[in-house]
Amino acid sequence: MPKVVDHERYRRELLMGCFDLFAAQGYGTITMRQIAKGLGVSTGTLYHYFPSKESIFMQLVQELFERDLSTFFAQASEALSLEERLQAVADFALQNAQYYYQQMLLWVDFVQQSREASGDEVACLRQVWERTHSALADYLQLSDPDLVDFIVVFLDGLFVQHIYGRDAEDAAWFQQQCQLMIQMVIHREQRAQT
Amino acid sequence: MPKVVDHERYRRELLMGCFDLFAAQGYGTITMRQIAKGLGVSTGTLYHYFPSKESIFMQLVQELFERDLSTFFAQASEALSLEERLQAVADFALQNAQYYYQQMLLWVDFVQQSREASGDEVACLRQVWERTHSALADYLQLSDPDLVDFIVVFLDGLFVQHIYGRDAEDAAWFQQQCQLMIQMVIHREQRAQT
Amino acid sequence: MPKVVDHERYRRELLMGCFDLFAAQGYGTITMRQIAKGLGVSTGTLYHYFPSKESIFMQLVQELFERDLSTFFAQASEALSLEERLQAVADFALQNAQYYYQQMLLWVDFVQQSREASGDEVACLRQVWERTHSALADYLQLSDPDLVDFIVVFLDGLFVQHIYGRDAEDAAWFQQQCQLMIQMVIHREQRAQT
Amino acid sequence: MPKVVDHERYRRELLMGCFDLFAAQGYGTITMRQIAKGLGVSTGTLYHYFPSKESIFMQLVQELFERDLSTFFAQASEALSLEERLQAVADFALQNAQYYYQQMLLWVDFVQQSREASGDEVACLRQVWERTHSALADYLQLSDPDLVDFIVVFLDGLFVQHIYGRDAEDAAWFQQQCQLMIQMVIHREQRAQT
DNA sequence: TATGAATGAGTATTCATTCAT
DNA sequence: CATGAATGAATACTCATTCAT
Repeated sequence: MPKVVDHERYRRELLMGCFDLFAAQGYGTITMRQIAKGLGVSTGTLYHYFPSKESIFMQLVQELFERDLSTFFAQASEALSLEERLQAVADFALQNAQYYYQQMLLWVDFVQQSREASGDEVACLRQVWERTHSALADYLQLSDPDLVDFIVVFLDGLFVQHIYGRDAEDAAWFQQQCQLMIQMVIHREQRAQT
Repeated sequence: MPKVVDHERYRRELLMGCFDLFAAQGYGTITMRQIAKGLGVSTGTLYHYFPSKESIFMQLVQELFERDLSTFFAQASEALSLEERLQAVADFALQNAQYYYQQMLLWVDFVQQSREASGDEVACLRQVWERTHSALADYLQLSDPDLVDFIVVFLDGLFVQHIYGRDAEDAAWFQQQCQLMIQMVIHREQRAQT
Repeated sequence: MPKVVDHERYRRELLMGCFDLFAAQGYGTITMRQIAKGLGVSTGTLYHYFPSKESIFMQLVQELFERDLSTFFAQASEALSLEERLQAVADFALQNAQYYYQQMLLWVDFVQQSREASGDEVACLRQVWERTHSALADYLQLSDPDLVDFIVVFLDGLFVQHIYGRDAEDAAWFQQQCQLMIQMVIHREQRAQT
Repeated sequence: MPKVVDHERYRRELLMGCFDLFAAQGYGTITMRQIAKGLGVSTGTLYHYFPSKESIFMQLVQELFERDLSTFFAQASEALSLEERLQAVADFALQNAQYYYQQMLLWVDFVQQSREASGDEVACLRQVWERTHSALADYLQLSDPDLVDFIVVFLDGLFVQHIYGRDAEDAAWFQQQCQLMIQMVIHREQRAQT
């Protein structure tokens, strides 16, 4: 029994160590050898804990989502106005912009590489999307669920700008866009409630 | 007298033939052999017309952008209200949704694969982004340039939803999201003008 | 516990196995697949032990030089007259004529193929040249270092005759030329000492 | 008939233009396209005048030999002492050192690349060797034919030093070695005549 | 549990040569 | 005569995965 715990604990440790490696290289271009080296283990060990590269990535997606959700709710207080709650979401996104646009690119990369695979890959990402929608809906308390989707779409659109070379240095632009979104959502919500 | 082939014309023909191939396989996973076979030529011939896989892609990006721009302006009339113009943009995006989300995925894939290359790759995509912004600004005649960016960000966000398995079948959802965006932009613009 | 293989020992074994393969085909024309097949391993294994074709060759040059030096000193006794020592050098060269002209051709081939590379290639061969000069100077105890260079130049000239089709069958001619060289060097040395 | 003369004239012109190209790139690494481009013609034209890369090289070897022989005899006067004649040979070699070591490397390269070919390649080079020996014997008027061989071997040895990075800048060293050779040959010849 | 040696099909790209025009 | 488009087998090198120890 204790052995099992250790195994599980170590597996998670390795898993979390993978994000930076994937982020630095991309899902498609990093090799299992590079991952193993980056983690300080042999390829054999890596395969002892994970059945494949794909599997590492899918487990990582889940694990990170759980962690991010906790982090967000830990820092976001609930007793606020809608505007403040929207601002909290935007701030969280902007604080972790670098991280999230790496994640977005990684996900697209992963989908492209897994093209002819079983479909589990898409299911895995879709599930995260839906849980995000649902968590966000709970937190924001908007009357229109489409508005929640709209926010998620907007944030995805924001992160993907990284491919045009927009990075952490364009913070002001990101801020500006977020303000636009917030004001639009608020106006929309007000209209819906009258 | 050389073998009679209009080099430039044939190059373009091959180039356009590449899009479906890239779209079907992804930039990273398709091989030059597959491209050549798909075009019905030998790898040697492919390299006679293009110096590298990367070059094919970058030329394709430019070429498609020119074509799409012409297509859009050919079908969009200008003597309309803001709402109608926004609707025209949304309609164009939705009509070509399948095409554009393939394009978006392809671009991310390309950026991920070219990670440690010269930066020309990002420059190439960035240029298209800026020309898109500029064309859209001219067409929509919005008073706030940030609003144009917002629209582009939103559309990018929309196309990238493909990674969660949203495809042509979710047309209604895409419509809904576009309506939201249009109404928000209109309200925003009205406020700016008073 | 890893698979039990003495990495270093096996690397050397493979390395020495390469000489005959290179000699039989030339550096430029032999392929990594042919080398691997000739050694009885896969290309993957070959690359597990050596980073590149160039690296195999450069390591081989060093390794062979060490071996040849030991072999020579093992068979050459030192308590002799100058003539006997010169004869020992000539005998060694002639006994291994086949081997040395293969080596000379291989070296030229290698330099030609590496033309626009880093210069490490030439440095590698140059180093062997200088260590040869130095070992020969120690052994022969000639008063004029230029005379040592002269001998090395002559031997290089001799080995390169292979390109005109002179091979092991022309042993008498090689002998004759060596005798000439020996007599000339002796006369020269005698003159220098008076 | 005049057409034939033009054809032949043009062929030679192209041929002579090839040396620098081969010298700059090596026989094995230069491509037919590069040769064609360097000559300012198309590959088709190149193949119109020469059946193959190998053929270009073999024709070039012959042509250059004829030219070099004429050049040498044009500049070397005959009514001199043995020492002066030897000096004339050495001067010629040293003046054209760059050219000759490129040639030597090219020949070796050629032999290595043509390994499994018909043997005509070696025959072609061997023939040049013999004609060189014969021309040199005539000019120098040495009593011992082996001494002529010795000189040619020495010069070949000298030129091949290029692979160790010795180039035009080591002129003094080349001079020194030539002086050694000259003195040795003279002494040898004097002894033979008494 | 952990290692790293071994595999071999697969990658982008090259090149001597041919041949229709 | 001259062109350059076309070929496709061949090149060095890579990589996810397996498995003996």
